[in-house]
Amino acid sequence: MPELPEVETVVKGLRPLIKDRRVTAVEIREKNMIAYPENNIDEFKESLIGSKIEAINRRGKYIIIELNNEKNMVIHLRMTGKLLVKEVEEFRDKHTHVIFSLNDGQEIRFNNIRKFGRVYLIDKNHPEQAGGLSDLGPEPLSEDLTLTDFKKLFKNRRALMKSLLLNQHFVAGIGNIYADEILFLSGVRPDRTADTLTEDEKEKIYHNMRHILKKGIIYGGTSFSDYVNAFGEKGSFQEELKVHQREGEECYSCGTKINKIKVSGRSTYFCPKCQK
DNA sequence: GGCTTTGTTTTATA
DNA sequence: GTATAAAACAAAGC
Repeated sequence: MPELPEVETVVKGLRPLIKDRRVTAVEIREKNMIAYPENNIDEFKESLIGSKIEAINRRGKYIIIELNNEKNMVIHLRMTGKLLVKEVEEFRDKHTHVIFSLNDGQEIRFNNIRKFGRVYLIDKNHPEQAGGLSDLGPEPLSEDLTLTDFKKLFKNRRALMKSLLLNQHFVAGIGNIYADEILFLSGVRPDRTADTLTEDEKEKIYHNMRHILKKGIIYGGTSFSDYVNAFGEKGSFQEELKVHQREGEECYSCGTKINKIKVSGRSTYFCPKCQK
């Protein structure tokens, strides 16, 4: 599932392929994919067609494509979304729901097996038009987020640690896979409440969060089933996971069998011996 | 055809 | 107002 490292990998792949290209046509096969402007497909198309793509960036799990007009196109992949750049003549599979034609004979395809992904075409100065984009927590990999800043985020927090890491208001971009891995590396049980963490444990979470997200990017993200980058290639971080999706297998550190529980309704994996 | 899946949004509650 | 948990929702695949 696309989390920060996967979205970052998509953005990095997309950037050289589509920057400075112009959009020549937009085909919307599944209207529900367009979340903003609501019920106004014509306005969506009109703002896009003829515009030039100036920049491609990421904020949390959102992809932000800046156009040379007053609009940004914002895309969220949710569970099974893919953004692929293909030549026009290449085979389009049945889950291709929105197609952006470019002036170089290629097209950007928004592909969604489960149709959970969303596209927003918003005013540059109105991020709130793109769902939760406007009130995300800090970027976990930002140079600006120091250990001191991170510790301050714990003020008044008492949620379960797994829930807190998944909360996009706390920090932006962490999902189910990386939350489990960060907590394992930090030796903290996912069902510990945030107000019981020691200063040392907060520091471990800070460093492991940054370490594991960077490592995920280096490996091109985690591909269990659907995730691929802009070229359609899988990542390899699934081979590096220490606890996620390893129920019943032996912990690499102590040999204890990895447990699977539900936290906040999400599948959660941890080592009952290594994590306190 | 019920269950599972995740990320986000909504609703209820302390 | 703020934080949180629970529920709802999206829809396909098995």
